[in-house]
Amino acid sequence: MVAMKQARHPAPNEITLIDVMGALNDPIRVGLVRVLADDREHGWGELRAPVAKSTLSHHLRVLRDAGVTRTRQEGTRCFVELRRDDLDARFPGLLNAVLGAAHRDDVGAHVGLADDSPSA
Amino acid sequence: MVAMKQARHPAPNEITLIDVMGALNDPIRVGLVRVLADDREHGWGELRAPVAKSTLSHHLRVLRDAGVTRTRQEGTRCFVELRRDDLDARFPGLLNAVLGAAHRDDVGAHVGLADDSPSA
DNA sequence: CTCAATGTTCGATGTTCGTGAAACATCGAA
DNA sequence: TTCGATGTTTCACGAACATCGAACATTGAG
Repeated sequence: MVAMKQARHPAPNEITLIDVMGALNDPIRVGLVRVLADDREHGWGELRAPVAKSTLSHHLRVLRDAGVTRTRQEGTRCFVELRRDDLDARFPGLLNAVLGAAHRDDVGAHVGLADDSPSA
Repeated sequence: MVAMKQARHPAPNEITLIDVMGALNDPIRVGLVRVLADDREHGWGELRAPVAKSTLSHHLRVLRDAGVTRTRQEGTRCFVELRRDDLDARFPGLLNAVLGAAHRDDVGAHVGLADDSPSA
């Protein structure tokens, strides 16, 4: 369902290092984080990843459960954004270090935004 | 064998972000990294972790294969140390961010050094 | 109401991972 | 050489994970 009762996001202090490391231990999820690094909210539909719909849904769920992203529903559509502030507050420097490293190695390069995306 | 022909460590530029994230995606391995964060070489024997010998050997292998640590053999004993310089050069800030986060949450607290360790 | 769009959840499948016991290899000492 | 200490490797097993297709639920439009 596009609208579960309410996806539960971990509180800032419930975010654990191991969970974050686990969430960022997959090229596709790192790619998603890179896309979200513009600190803007993006709709599912804009996201382009070389996996099935259900798999993408799964990855987005892992990121959300780990506290890396926040999900919002509007009607039948969902939007994601990076929880940069919460992550920075809890693990200073971690997100930037990962983003920098991911950029250098071009991790998750196959993940991106649709051509007609408002951010493209 | 205490002395394999020569453990192959990845070259600095062969270290990948995903491998490092994967290596640091386990409390015991994070604990080991914390112990090694004093930038000194430690013998296997000093290491205390709540796992079997073979499991510890496995974890140290994962860390080595990921390029996080370096292993050296002297006679029948092995020594490990953090590859801090290589990691910092390749992924600036990542190691420090992880160490800081691990310290805050006390990740890998059950890993330590023997009481009679020269560093204890 | 009926349809189409958008995600989620549910198997099912194959892979990777953490773990320990046991067997093995190497080195140093007696 | 025989023994003990120190690690490594192999094997087996259960758990966790990535992936996909199909069925399902919810919402918005016609």
